[in-house]
Amino acid sequence: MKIATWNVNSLRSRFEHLVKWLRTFQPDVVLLQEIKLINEIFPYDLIMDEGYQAAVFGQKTYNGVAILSKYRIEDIKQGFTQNPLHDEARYIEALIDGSVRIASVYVPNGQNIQSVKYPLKLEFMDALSTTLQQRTQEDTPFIIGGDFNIAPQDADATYPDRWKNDVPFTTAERLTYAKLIHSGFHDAIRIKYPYDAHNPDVMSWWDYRGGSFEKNDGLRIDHILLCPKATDLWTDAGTDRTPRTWEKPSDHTPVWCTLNI
DNA sequence: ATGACATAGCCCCTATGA
Repeated sequence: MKIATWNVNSLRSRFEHLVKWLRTFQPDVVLLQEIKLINEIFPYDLIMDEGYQAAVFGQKTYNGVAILSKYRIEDIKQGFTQNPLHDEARYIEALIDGSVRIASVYVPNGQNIQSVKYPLKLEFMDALSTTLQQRTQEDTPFIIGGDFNIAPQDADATYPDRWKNDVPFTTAERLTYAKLIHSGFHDAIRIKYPYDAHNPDVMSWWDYRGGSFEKNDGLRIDHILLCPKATDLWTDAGTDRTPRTWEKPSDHTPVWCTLNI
C-alpha cells in the first residue's frame, strides 16, 4: 500500500496538478491538507473518476483536510478531543480497507513566538498526542500523515541557522513533536534517511519567494508517522518533488511511504 | 530589518502562510 501526504495549498487552484499526480504516481491513499473549500463543493465525482473514495473535512478559505483512498473508507472521525482549535478543519481519520487506520492532519503554523497563535499551536500538538497515544493501543495499525509545521531537527532545513528560535524551528515546538514520537511513533522518512545531513531529498516545502526551490532551500515539515504495528509493515519512503516543478505549484510537495499491506 | 509570493474574500486591500 502506497500512502502519501500533500499540502496542496487550495484544492481548487491545484486540482489539475492533483489529477495529473494521481495518474502518474498511483498512490493508494492520499492525505490532503489546506484544501480551502467546503464539503459541498468538493469534487467527489471527479475524484471517483480517478478511482478514489474521499473523506472530507472542509472549511472555507483556510485549512481543510481530506483522505482519498482506492480502498473502502469507513468509520470517519473529524477532529479530536481537547483540540483548542475545535472549530477549524485540521484533522480527519478513517479506517481504510478494514485493515489500517489513517489520519490526515494540518497543524497550525503558529505565525511567530510573540503571536497568540503560537501557544495554541503547542496546545494543539499536546492534545493531538493524547489522542494518538490512544490509537497506538488499538489492534489496528495506525498511521498519521500531514503538514506538522515543525522541523524536528536542524537536519530538517537546508539552512537551519536562518530559522533558529523561530517558527517552525523552536525548541518548544520540537518538544511537542518529541513527545508525540515518544508515545510510540516512527518517522517513515527517517527510517530510510538518517539524521546526518541536510539532505535535499527529504525536504517537503520551499518558500515561493526568492527562488527557494531552484536553490534547493527548503524545510522538512510534512511527516508520515507510523505506530509500532505499522512500522513492522514499512517497506520504503521518500518525497516526490515532481509536482513542485510544475507551473503554479503548491509550496509543499508529496511525502510518501509504502507498507506491506 | 524588510520584503520577497501565493491564496481567498470580496471588491483592490487585508489576513494568512512558514
